[in-house]
Amino acid sequence: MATNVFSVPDLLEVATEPNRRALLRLLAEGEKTVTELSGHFPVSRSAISQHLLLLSEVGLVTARKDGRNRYYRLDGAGMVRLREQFEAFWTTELDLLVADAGRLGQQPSQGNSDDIQ
Amino acid sequence: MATNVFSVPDLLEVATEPNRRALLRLLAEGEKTVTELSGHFPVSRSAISQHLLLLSEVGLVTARKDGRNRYYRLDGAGMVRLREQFEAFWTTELDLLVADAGRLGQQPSQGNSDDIQ
DNA sequence: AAAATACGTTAGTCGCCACTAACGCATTAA
DNA sequence: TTAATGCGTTAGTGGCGACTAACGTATTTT
Repeated sequence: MATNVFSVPDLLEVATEPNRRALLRLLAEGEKTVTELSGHFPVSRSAISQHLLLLSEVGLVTARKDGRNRYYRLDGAGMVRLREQFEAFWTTELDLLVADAGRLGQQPSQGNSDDIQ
Repeated sequence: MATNVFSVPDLLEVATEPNRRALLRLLAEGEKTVTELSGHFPVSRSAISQHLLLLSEVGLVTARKDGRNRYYRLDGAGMVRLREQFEAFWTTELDLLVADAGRLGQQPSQGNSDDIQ
């Protein structure tokens, strides 16, 4: 990977993995325990726990301990940073490109047609 | 990965890898050859070629052959689908959550503070 | 109290993904 | 034409990431 030791964690990469993406959406409803969350997935509690650990390492979620449960919830600040990273990727050029494609249902730039594959 | 054989390719996952993300942004400027593109990266031409192949498999780019060059460019329709996948993830709840965090610089829901780790 | 149950994390495995190395092919140079 | 150069892709490898299995700990039950 390109996530080197001392580089800023790539929130987009972390957040994009399908299970983690689903976790974030579930946590948008409010804080939940590992077991509650893992009920929504085909994989084990352990797998979910590790996804949550990773999400917490990059600051997208935080945890609160209560009895023998661990309640996870979104970290607003981290989610803002995630949004910013996405906006930084989706620049004006890409917006224009998508807008064009939406209007024309076609390639944006020069309409060459001798494509291969 | 979770990209199984007969499932719809996960555009977000494919597009999020840092090198591929950069490739898409470079291609937003217009079509380019593999060698041109790989000049912007520390990795080999081969690596870039494979990233481009993957991007074309999921429909985010297309290729045009000219002489011994291969010109890659963005596929507008695919980029629209990418945008849609992102919007589908970033639902209203997350938007509200981020808005709250932006205003308060804090957690959106109940302000519990006995966090751990 | 001990035993049983439930919660979450750590230990260890396997497969895949990104990468370099080796290659085929096209074009140019001699 | 043959050799040399440049383009892009395939072959093969290493490491990391997602997963299950085993574990430690906390709580309940008897």
